Amino acid sequence: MATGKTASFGEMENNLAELAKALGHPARIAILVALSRRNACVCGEIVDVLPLAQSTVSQHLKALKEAGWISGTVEGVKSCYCLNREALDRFRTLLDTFLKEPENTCC
Amino acid sequence: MATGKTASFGEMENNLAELAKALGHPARIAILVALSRRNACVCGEIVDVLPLAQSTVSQHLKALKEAGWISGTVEGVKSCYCLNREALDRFRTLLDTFLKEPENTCC
DNA sequence: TTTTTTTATCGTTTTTTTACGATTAAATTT
DNA sequence: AAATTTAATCGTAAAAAAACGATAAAAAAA
Repeated sequence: MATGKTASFGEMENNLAELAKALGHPARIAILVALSRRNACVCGEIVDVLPLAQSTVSQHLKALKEAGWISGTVEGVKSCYCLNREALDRFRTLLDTFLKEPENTCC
Repeated sequence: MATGKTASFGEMENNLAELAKALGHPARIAILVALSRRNACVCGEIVDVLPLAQSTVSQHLKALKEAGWISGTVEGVKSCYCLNREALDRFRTLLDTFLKEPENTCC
């Protein structure tokens, strides 16, 4: 997934970047927002909401899942996804920890 | 930068995705962390810290600048960058606003 | 003025991402 | 059992990102 130079950076940089990268597409944001709104698992309905082909949405779901943003369970023929709250927390914590300002700016 | 389908998504989805995308590379995270640590502008020193060619770092800086994460000022021959605190705030706000949990999960 | 330093930009190659249709596989319906 | 529905995966094409060296442009030092 990363460029082979991943090893050149720290654990934290890679973790944070990976989480952010998964967030870096409007379709994936839309999916997360949809999942966070309805407090139940949305499944193929996501496909109906997005202006993308089923296979493409499936791909985006996979990306989000691999990054840990969502988790999916199979329920019969259907597939149910939901938001991983811990991911959001972890992300926020990482952001706060590493970009915490020493309350000053220069330019 | 976006795929031409950008128009298919909402303002918010695009904004959030753009900010996140710029964060989606370990080198760019490393740059932001460096800028946030020393409470002064770091310039070409960033190049020394990263395991990348000067031109590549320059590219990453440009990406961060375009996304609004940093701003740069020219000072003589040197170029001085610093973190844009508002970007972090804006990002956090967007995240919180749109991924706010209705305190329940299903799977 | 010439040389050096510093950083941005150009041109190019390689890798990754995005997107889609087609196919597959599994569970329901009929 | 056959047909249908749901979602993942495959193959592929097109677009974007990442990386680098070379070059350019501007300021500073010699």
